[in-house]
Amino acid sequence: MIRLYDTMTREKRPFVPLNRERITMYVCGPTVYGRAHIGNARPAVVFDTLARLIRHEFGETSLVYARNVTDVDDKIIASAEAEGVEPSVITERYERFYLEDMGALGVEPPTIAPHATEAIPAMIMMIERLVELGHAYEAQGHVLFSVPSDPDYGVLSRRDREQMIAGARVEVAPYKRDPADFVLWKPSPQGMIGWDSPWGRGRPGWHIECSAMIRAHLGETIDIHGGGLDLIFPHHENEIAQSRCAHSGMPLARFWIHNGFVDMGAEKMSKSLGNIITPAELLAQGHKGETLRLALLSAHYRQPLPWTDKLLEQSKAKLDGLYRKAGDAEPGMIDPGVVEALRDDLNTPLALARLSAIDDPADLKASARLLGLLGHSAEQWFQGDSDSASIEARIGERAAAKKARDFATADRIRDELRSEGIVLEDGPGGTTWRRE
RNA sequence: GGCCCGAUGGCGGAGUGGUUACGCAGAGGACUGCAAAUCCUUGCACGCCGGUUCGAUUCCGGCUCGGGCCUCCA
Repeated sequence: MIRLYDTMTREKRPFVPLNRERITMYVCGPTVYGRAHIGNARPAVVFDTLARLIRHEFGETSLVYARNVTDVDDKIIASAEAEGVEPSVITERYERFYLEDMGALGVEPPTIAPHATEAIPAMIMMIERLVELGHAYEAQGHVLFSVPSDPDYGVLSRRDREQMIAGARVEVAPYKRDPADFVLWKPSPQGMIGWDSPWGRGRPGWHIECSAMIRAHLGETIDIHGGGLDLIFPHHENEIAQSRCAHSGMPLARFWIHNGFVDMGAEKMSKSLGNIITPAELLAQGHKGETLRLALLSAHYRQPLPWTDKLLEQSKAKLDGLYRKAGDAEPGMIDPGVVEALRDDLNTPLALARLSAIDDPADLKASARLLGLLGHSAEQWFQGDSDSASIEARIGERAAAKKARDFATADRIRDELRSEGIVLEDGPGGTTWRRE
């Protein structure tokens, strides 16, 4: 029995899917206008791990996991204009980078990756329905969702309209009937990306994309909706309003799961604060993707995760130890303690602790794979793409020197290799080596 | 101002009404020509003030500090 913390009810509840042969999970994916940073990688890794757990519990084919790609957006348009290219050039480039970066972190591709630009008819259909039902209205080429038309608006973020208005720090567009109303469709001038619609040529607002894609690919009510904490308001609140109003009050999601932030110093890592670090940079510095994954799983997913060099060192050291123990064993049995930890609201730190207690190399490997770890051979992990022939030749020279008890020469060779990042280990069966 | 979250040893980080995980780093020992790796041993913590309780790090209240959201955001 998996238990998950639901942001809607603010409590941990048993996860019982609507249909255990077709469990549906939707996670807000990237807006592809820039390289993903570590903070963006956290939900990808967290929900990848949740997907692995669900498949372990309910069967390989039980889960339909959708992670969208937002490929129409004002920031994309701005980037495209800045580079003098079509938006698709930007979106294709950064989607490719995203998949590469997440792949390096051991994130498996989701079951489906719906693109906003491919779901425009579904969005138009949903907006039309909302207009018909009086939940949306057209104004100066825009279509806006009428927040006062939804008495339940605010349930997820627990704020009422008074509060929202009191705290509103946005300038209210003159065509809005209510300050809280948000855009479903906005006009696109000639020359800008756009689609024909009943309200003229335009493009969708951000929130409607997810509602329409969920409806089109997964249905009216899904089991799990995930994303970062900062999406609770307004994004997920707006999704809920749109979908519920368009679907006769059917709830959009049965579990709302939100991951905490990756922090730099005391603040969250974010592009607008300019304190980001990307997997691509870390990989280029020689860190391994698996180290980054372990680092991201080292705190519970709802807790903030401080990102430091020390965290990376510790993660690397821990992985070295796990690879040493697992060796080249074929995966055996998954340890029940690891599964039990994950079933408890995806308690990855506890699962990692249980992993350390597994003595059998085969079981360690199988259990680690549930977390997306230890997917390489020990040789790949420790030696990578090194020039092994030359290294082994020098180890041979050192062995000869050792045999002649010429320790000065032997140590010189060892020090030389050491300065190249190669560490030697003399064991009963001879000398082995690894990249530091 | 409103809503929400957090505070655990040198670092990371679970968890629990009563002997407080685990990892990394450190110290000592074994092993080694010396190392590395490994094994053994080991030191180190629950923000502050009240309350409930036989007993609170754990429950309740207040406080302090930190963070997040309040229509760019994972």
